Parts: sequence; structure tokens; C-alpha cells
Amino acid sequence: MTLGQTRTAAIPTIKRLPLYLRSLRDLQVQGEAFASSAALAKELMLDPIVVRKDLAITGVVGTPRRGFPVDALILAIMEFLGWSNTTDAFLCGVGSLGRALLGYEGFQLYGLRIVAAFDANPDKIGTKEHGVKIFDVRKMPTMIERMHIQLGILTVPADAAQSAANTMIAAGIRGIWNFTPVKLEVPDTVVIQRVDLASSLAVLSHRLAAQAAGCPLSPG
Amino acid sequence: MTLGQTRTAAIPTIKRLPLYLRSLRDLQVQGEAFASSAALAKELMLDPIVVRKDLAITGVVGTPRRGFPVDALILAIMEFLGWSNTTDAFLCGVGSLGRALLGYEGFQLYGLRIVAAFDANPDKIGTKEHGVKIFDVRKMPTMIERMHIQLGILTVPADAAQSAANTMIAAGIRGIWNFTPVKLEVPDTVVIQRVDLASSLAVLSHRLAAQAAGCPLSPG
DNA sequence: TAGATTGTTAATCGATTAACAATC
DNA sequence: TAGATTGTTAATCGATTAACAATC
Repeated sequence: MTLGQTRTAAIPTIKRLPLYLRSLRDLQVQGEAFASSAALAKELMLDPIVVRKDLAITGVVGTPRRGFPVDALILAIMEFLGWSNTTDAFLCGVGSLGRALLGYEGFQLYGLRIVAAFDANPDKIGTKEHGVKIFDVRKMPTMIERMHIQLGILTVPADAAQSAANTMIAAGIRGIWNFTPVKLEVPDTVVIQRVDLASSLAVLSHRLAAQAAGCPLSPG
Repeated sequence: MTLGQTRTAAIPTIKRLPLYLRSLRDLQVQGEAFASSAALAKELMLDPIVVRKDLAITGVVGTPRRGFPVDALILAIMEFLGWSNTTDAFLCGVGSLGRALLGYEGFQLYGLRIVAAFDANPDKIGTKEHGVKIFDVRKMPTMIERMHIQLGILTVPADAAQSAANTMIAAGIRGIWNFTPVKLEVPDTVVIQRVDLASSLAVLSHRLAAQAAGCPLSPG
């Protein structure tokens, strides 16, 4: 079944694509034209078979004895992820985490540009943070509509998360990158991706405990 | 095979434990003594079977018709994750992300306390951020040894990541929570857990693209 | 050509889901 | 007791790993 240009891919594969992208960009800077699955696998501590299977979804074919063309692969991965064309996003909640994300310059590599931030605190409204202007959160809906913003970054306190998400969605946001610990209830036309520090720390804590108990686990 | 107190558990299960913890704490505040797998599942949009299987690794048994005892379950999950006793951690790299983590009060719920921060910038050394003192990074090794710190939080720029990790490990750190995009090379006695924003954004981007192409995906 | 590397098809492994007996 | 909910055993599903033919 053909679904337009978007082929369905496994989540683990999609999570690895940015890792390849980073390695490939390093190789590109070093002037390498080709990268073998073995070389990429070694750098990322993966199996070469995983690399070949993952890269297959980009449609780029490698050549035996040489590997995969670096430039073409970078373009194909970015295209696949929709990172070729910059996506404009709004950030809601300029606390310490919100500020940190506004200051993160790496997002441009992922085709993401935070064009405005919003907060309820009058002291913050009208100021700038890392070059991004902070607006009154009450202006967010009209600005989302007017600028056709599709992606929202949610960095408000937990108790304001669901309400802010509702506002975003009502105004037409299609995806929310959720940095709060709240499980948002949203219509299934809206995509939610949560960054869960607690889950990450849980895995670390458990692996530390397992190590201490003398049972070395494989890297997760 | 008994491996001390630590039972081996699936990574997906471990990642879900903090979610249960959060829901259970809410229920505890509401005065609920018992929680059924169905109730927890509904709140977290999971299958009740998943909940029961996950909770089984804590050793807490539920009672038919009532569910699981909330208080006991909270304690058991925290114990399982090693969050009952506070873990002292050092943070290395007080950029915008480092500052954000220093300001995050939620960590105490996860048994984590950042007791000192380190940076190479003389302007930052000697100051405090969110109540945590910032020291010269050159003092980090001796302080790790003296205070028997086991956990390091890495928020330095990418090009300083491997070197800072080496320093931490040489001084006796056993686990690193890695917020840089660098794949660290470490001895396998050291546990690394990476928080990868790019992977998270990749999944979001891909799901948005899939939605746009008219093929709704199940939540990941 | 010989040999290394790709891409694909099959086998394994592990997590999720289903079915159902046990029990309060 | 009847009925709801647990816990376990089996079935399904999907990702990883292995095997190997194709090809430069």
C-alpha cells in the first residue's frame, strides 16, 4: 500500500536516523564521499546490519566495496524526517527549561526554528530571550492562526500543561513537543511527543543498580 | 538465577515505572488507598495487562476487586528504581541547559540531588545557580573522590563532552546522564544514559509527516 | 578476477496482547 | 454467592540478528 511519499518505518529506526545524520555530517566535513555500514556501525556502536536496514528506508542505495554516498544520504535522511524545509514553532512557557531550549542553537540542524515564545508573567512579556521575543500567552491563539504555526513546544509548569495544549490545539497546532510530565489528552489528529526525563533517569538508575549487583547489562 | 535484590526487567517496563509513580502519587493525594490496573491504564492510555505485568516486577501483589495498594506500590517502585535513598550528583557544564536542570525542582521526587556544579568559565566559578554552587571544573576530580559521587550530569558543549566524561570516570563516577549529542566511549563498567532531543524530534517530525499523508499512527 | 560490501530473505528473540484460571 | 479483578500461561506481533546471494 502506497501512502504518498511517506513510508512507514519502525520507531527505533526513526530514532537512530539523527545519529546517522550526525556521523555523516562529521564524515562530510572530513571530506569523505562514502561511508560503509561497518564504519557507521563502529562509530555508533551498532550492528552493520541494523545500519543497512535503517538506511534502506531513505531509498539511497549503497555500492559494494564503497558504501553509501555521504552527501546523498544526508539529504535523504533530512528529507525523510521533514527537516529539509524549516518548520516554524512556538514555545510556550519561558521558565528555565524554556529558556534553555530558546538558547539551543542546534535546532537549526533539525530544521526547527522557534519564532516566538509565550508566557503569562508580565515581567517577561515584551522582553527577548536568546533573540526570541516573548509575547503574552493570550496572544498565542491568534498568532498561531495568523502565522499558520503547526508545531508547539510546551515548557509550562505541569498544572498549566493541559490548558496550554488545549489552547494550542484549538488554534490549529498539529503537533506538540511536550516537555512537561503530563500525559496530555488530545484529539487523535494531533501528534504529541513527550520528552520524559523521569523515564530516562529510571533506566539509568536501574542500570546502575544492576551494575552494582554485579550483572552488567547491555547498553539500552 | 537470583542476582541479589535486582531482578532484570524489560527497558520499556522501567521507562513506564515513573509514569505509574506519578499517577499513584496523585491518587495518594486524593486519599485513594487502592488503584486498579484498569484505572491506572485509563489514566496513562495503556492496556491493563501491561500495567499488571509491569507492576509485577515490584513484588507488590494486588487484591481482586480492589486493585493495588497505593502506598505500598509507591514505596516499592521507588525502592526498585533506587530512588528511596537520595543520590548525590555533580553537574558539569553550566550553560543554558545546565542551568535549567539546576533549576528543576522535580528531581527530588526521583531521589536525585545535584550537590555541586562545575564550569570552566571564570565568570561563573564561585557563583551560585538555583542555590547550587559552581566550582572550577579542575576541582571536579578531587571533589568526586572526596565526596564519593557516583553520578555525573553532563551538559557541556559537544566538543568538550568526551574529555569531561573521561575526567569524571577517572575520578570514580559510575554513571553519566549525558545531555550532549555525543556518543561517549567509556569502559563497560560505567553506565551511560543519553537524553537525545534529536531522536525525540525525529519521531515527532515523522509522525507529523505521516499524519499529513493521511495515515494516522498509533501513539509511540 | 577476487574480495569486500550491499540488500534481502529467513530465523531468532523479546515485548505485547490474548485467554483464562485463581481469588477476594 | 456472584462478579470483578488479579496473575499467569500461551499466542501474536514486531524488531533484531543471522545467512547468503548479488554486485561492484
